[in-house]
Amino acid sequence: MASTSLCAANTSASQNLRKVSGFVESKTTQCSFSIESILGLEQKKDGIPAVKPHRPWMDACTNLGNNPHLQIPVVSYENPLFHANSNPVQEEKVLKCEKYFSVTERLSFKRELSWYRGRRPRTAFTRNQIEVLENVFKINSYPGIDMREELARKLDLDEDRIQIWFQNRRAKLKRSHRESQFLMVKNTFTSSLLD
Amino acid sequence: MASTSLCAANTSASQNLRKVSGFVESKTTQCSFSIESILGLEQKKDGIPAVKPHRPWMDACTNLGNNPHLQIPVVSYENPLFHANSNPVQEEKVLKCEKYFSVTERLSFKRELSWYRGRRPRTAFTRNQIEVLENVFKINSYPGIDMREELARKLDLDEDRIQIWFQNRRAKLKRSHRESQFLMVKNTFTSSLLD
DNA sequence: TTCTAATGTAATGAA
DNA sequence: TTCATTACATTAGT
Repeated sequence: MASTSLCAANTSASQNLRKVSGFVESKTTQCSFSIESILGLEQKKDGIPAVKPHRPWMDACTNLGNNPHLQIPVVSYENPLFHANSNPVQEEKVLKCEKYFSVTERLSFKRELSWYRGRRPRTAFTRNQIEVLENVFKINSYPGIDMREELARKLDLDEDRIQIWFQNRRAKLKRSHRESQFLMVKNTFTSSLLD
Repeated sequence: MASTSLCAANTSASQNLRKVSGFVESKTTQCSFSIESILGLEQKKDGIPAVKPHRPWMDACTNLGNNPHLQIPVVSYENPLFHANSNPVQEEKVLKCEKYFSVTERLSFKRELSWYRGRRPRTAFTRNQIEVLENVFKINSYPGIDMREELARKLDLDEDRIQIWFQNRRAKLKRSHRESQFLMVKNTFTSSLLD
């Protein structure tokens, strides 16, 4: 496929575009599968998060805004779903959509959109940073703010990154505990069956 | 495949365990260690990832471990065969193996190897499964747990496989967005050069 | 080779 | 804070 090979050749450039908000293709809704029954089950979440998240790492975009070649392209979302509450003119279309899409679904579309726009670029820790963090974790898996700050200074990272790292690390430890416990229980169970 | 069905059997139990709170790690509440002292013991003595990966489909080993026919062969990684795709130097030896082993044999050998190395055997979705998943994806690319479970039931797949499929499918969609956007930007750029 | 299933983990938001 | 879920980067099977 032509576009594919072009893409492969342009990978590194494409990487640079990663932070640029993508646009969303119009999705055709025809479906031979009887999904209605499945979609009917999805009545879980409600409420729209009204608070704008804090995204300091996106400031760069607003700073270099005057160079047309560096500007983030303004994306037109042809799909009416994506105007959910930003464009009053499209509101009618959105209402029509309710026939076809549940609140949850439209919410998830919106969530997708916001993710396209505003997720923090994934931090890639260096081997040394990981090593230090792991060593600290062995001794104290709940470092207080002072130690986090100190680690941040020494490792040249945001304190926020440190905090998130410890959160994820604790989750990982806990997961592994749960799993070994699960295996233990299961093995006990099965071996008791063999008696 | 045997391992697949076994895994499916374990899924629901694993799901239930997911919500059970694991046991609490011992928290060293106050830390008398300075970072220096912690950093000081940075003599990479361990290097061993203490956390076990999550491999429910490998439970068969622990359960059926006493059946010699089902036991995992203890593989010595010194065997050049086991470096087949990771070590290009050994590639030649592998090619020589063609005289002695049929394609099928080497295939199952490879499968066994990857299984032993701890990676889940790659799931081959049927055409029908893909079709249904694609149809659902068109309407909702973020199916909640209920829909995933229902899909899993209807398609006779693990719920985990469904989730992973949607993750990968979203990544694919996003990638294609990035690529077409890149092309757009590039075209804009080059045509602006022609002015 | 390309495509994509699987993995590990950083990031996010709800509870 | 935990927890579930997500995106993202990467590995590896077909």
